Amino acid sequence: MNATQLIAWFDAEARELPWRAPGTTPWGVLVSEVMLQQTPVHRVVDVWTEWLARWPRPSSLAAETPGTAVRAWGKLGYPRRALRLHAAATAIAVQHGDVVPDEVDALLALPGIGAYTARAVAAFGYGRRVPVVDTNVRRVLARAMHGLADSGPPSTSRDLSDVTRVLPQAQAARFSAALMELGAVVCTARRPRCGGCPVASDCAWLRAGRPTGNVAARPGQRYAGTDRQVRGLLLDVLRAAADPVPRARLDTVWPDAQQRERCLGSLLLDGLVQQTHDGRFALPGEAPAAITP
DNA sequence: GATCCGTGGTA
DNA sequence: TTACCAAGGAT
Repeated sequence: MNATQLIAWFDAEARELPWRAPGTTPWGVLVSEVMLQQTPVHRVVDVWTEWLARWPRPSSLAAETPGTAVRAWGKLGYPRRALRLHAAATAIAVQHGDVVPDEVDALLALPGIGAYTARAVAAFGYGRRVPVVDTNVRRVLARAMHGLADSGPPSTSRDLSDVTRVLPQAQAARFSAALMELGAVVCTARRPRCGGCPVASDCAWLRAGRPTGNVAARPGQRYAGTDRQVRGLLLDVLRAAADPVPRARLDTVWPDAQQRERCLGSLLLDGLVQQTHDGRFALPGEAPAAITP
């Protein structure tokens, strides 16, 4: 893995994403990384821009209700991320003087910040030399280092060890960003564009003739009819509503009453939904005082 | 380690 | 059209 070559390619070819602009704060980086968890870049751009304009510091988000964060999250998906980001903002404001921590361990202690995001914030927000491992990095290294078509199951310790082996002393954070970019736009899962790859001459997989991986074994994530879909439908009603909605309104989104109740119950347990005193439902913190009949 | 947690673009 | 899957985290 030729770090100089890869970084030069990144300098010339990197996409201009708003959170990569000069002057982006560590808070901006943190927000972008949480939004990008399992979510394509093109869907994040507008929401991130809106969030950073509206809440330029952790304390400005912390001043809002959790429900406001969930509403502003829109349809990015996995709305628990919005709740946890709000909680992380609160923790940063209260416990860290409104300054995003620059150490991995402190970042890991924040809600919604795991092994990837903690290192991404330390690296991209603060320029720290820490290994950053996401799905792109794992795939690129599986091919370039190990000659395999795809990465095996994730193993935090082994993956970190692999990345540490190739991480340069200088410009480590930029190297990691370049590695991720390479996986996102060149060394993709479906149809890798090896013709345009800046490190093709170093690639074990290319050298081996691009062998195919194990075709079998993939559970496949279905969506239609799952609790995730039903939870999404329920929450969509609450996001769109200016006021708490009666249960009857929620009953219209899905025919299976038992599944509906289970999903509503899980949303309440997750703190994504709150019930008012008069029995209606709203996003958390947005339910006004009970209106007595 | 396996499972659950949204959403929508793409081949 | 169906199936895959995109900068993960928590349990």
